[in-house]
Amino acid sequence: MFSKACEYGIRATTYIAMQSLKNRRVSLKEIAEEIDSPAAFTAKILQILSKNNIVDSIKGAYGGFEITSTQIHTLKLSEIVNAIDGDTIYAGCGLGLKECNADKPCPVHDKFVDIRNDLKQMLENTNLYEMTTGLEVGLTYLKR
Amino acid sequence: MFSKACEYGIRATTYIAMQSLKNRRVSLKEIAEEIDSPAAFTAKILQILSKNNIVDSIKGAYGGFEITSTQIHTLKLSEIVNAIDGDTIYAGCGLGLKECNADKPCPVHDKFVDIRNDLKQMLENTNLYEMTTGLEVGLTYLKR
DNA sequence: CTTAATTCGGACAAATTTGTCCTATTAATT
DNA sequence: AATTAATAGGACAAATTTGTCCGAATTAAG
Repeated sequence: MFSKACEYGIRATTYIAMQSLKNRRVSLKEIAEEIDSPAAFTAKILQILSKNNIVDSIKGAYGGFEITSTQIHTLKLSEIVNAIDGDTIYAGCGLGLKECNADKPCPVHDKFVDIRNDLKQMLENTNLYEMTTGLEVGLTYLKR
Repeated sequence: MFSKACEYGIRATTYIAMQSLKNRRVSLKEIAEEIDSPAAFTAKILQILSKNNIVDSIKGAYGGFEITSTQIHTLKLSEIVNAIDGDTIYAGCGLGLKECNADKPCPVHDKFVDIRNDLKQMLENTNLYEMTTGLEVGLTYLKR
């Protein structure tokens, strides 16, 4: 569904958000350990997220990554996905046609529209804060 | 959502089905032209589909691909997808965790379960015949 | 029997995604 | 100012997916 990069990106962002809520800035090393992802690859993804103003990065000693409280409450899952994978998951044709729309649809166009709209709604209705709530109390997990 | 191989596979199967309904056996060359896909790559995918008894292949001169009328009416889209991409689209965790279930869920597990169930239902409730009906009359398309 | 048309299957090639490594840059501490 | 801990970014490497090529096998027709 999502690329590996996107999966790591969502998990990393969620972990950073959880720690930011406790006013803890976290390092790449810690993030990679806590979400069980390859560190150098995760660094690349965090660069993308940083450039898209999804996470804040602070260079130098005692630097790391953090997310403002405002962002945690307003950022939607869709924005993270979009920054990394783009909008193919919403926009693209299920059968890979370049031009597929209500006017010239592929044989499963209508059925895919429904599914993708549901997915889109879900991603747009899910915010970061919501994703952190279960983590702290051990109801949800970011690795294994 | 699906791999390129799967997209070509679905389009190829749908085209073969439409022609089989008119008792026309079709060659790889024709299929690739009509669904606008790379021929040699499509051949590999048709081999997979043939081994999974989704299409029938006939070797030699005047050979080609066809699908029995019974199969056209009973084959579900899910079976085509499963033969090529496996069940990751149903089974896998949205965030890439190996163990993600109701007991130890990722932060978006419940929301993904709903989406994936809808997708699964859709793929299982769509049969090949249904996918061919619009094609013949120019209501739906398999290329561009 | 020969020829032509076709799928099958293996090896290879290109493109993309995933992942690593190293140096440069930045900033806090001493 | 020097040291140290961290991110940034470029180059490279590995793995996977996508795509190509060619000879072998098969089968119908002449």
